[in-house]
Amino acid sequence: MFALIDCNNFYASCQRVFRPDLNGKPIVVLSNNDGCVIARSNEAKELGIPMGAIAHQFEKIFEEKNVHVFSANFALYGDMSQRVMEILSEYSPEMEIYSIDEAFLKLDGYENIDLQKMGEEMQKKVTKGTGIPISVGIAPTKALAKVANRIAKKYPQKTKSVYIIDSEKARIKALKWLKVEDIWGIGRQIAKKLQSIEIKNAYEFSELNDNWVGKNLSVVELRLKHDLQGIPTLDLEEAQPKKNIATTRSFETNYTELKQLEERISTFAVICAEKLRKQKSCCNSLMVFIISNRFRKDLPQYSRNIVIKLPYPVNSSIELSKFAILALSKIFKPGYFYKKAGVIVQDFTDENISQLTIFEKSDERHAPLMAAIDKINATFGQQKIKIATQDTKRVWKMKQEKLSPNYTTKLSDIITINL
DNA sequence: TCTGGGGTCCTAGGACCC
DNA sequence: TCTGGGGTCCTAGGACCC
Repeated sequence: MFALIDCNNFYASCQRVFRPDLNGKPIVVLSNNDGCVIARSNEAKELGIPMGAIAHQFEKIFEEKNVHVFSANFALYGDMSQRVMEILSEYSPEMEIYSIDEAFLKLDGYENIDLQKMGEEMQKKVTKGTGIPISVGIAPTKALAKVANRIAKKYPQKTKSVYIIDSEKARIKALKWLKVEDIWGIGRQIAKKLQSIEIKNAYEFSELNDNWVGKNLSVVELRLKHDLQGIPTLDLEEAQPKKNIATTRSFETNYTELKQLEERISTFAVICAEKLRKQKSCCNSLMVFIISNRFRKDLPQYSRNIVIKLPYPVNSSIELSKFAILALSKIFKPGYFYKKAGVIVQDFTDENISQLTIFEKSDERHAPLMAAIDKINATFGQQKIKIATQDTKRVWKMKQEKLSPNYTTKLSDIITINL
């Protein structure tokens, strides 16, 4: 059996842990730049605030209904996630952390265990240890565990937030309940295709002919179909080093000058280089893109990206920044209002593999320098040491007007308890 | 004025090989 | 009039996820 554990309204719940006065009250969490809603508490959902709601359009509702608004605080969410995962890992040696707020557990040899009880215990332990509420779905395959989890989340009272699919009858009932567009792995496009041939729920999808699915959809959907039939097809996946690393941001205002973009691109490249060093990779190729403000229909639009092959594997911030700025210079055009840019590194090699490049090599002095910078930044805070193409005066990165304290990762932000 | 960010996998088609 | 067959590798774009 597989269990899928999913934190309820994770970002909103993280905020609430340290603000118990907000229990039962509507909370929303905004994206970077306080742009749109990316998480909602149940109370906020009930007010009809949709996912992705544009913040400024909902300002009035936030005020009228006393919605508590938070800027995204990913340092807090990342740390809370680790705490949740650590508790969950006690329940099985085989765990896949699927996302910041979800994990699959493989339950082999649990035949004589009362899974309902175990799920409820899991929940108590996570709530006691972190304050985060979770839902648990248990079933013979990953895709079915996803379905079970959805039922647990939808009917918390009836299921005590734990739902188990352990019989053919339960499987069919669950699949008939699940709309085709809500199946894990079926997105908008494929849902449309399926609806056009009168497939309305997950059960009807699971009963489709294998050939038809393989031919008209793809092997991805075919695997999913088998998994939903109860034939274990998707297994736990081991954590792999990343194959791409991206750092992209919208700007708080429109940029028009090359200099401004150079500073941003340089900073993005530095962050990519840090992430590369963290997983001990070098990149051999890099992409830079710039996009004008596509929401301003009244302004001329321009967007372009460029991929450049690097002459040797790179994970030095200085070198990556240099190449990224070079790439930018090839695509920048004056006269446009730029709103977003990014750096994506790809085509990785292990940093320890010595290269066969004879003519060009990374500057050997950079590795110890980068190690020193990483150490200093780890001790004294992110971006304490910058390179000169970054804006050394810039301390803020974006609009974050409602940022909560970093309760768990910053000594000065730890809460005080008055006894 | 104001609209997020970071990933993975698969497929089709082109270039190239014998 | 008539123009093979079978591969591999790479990439861009599309689909999906959170």
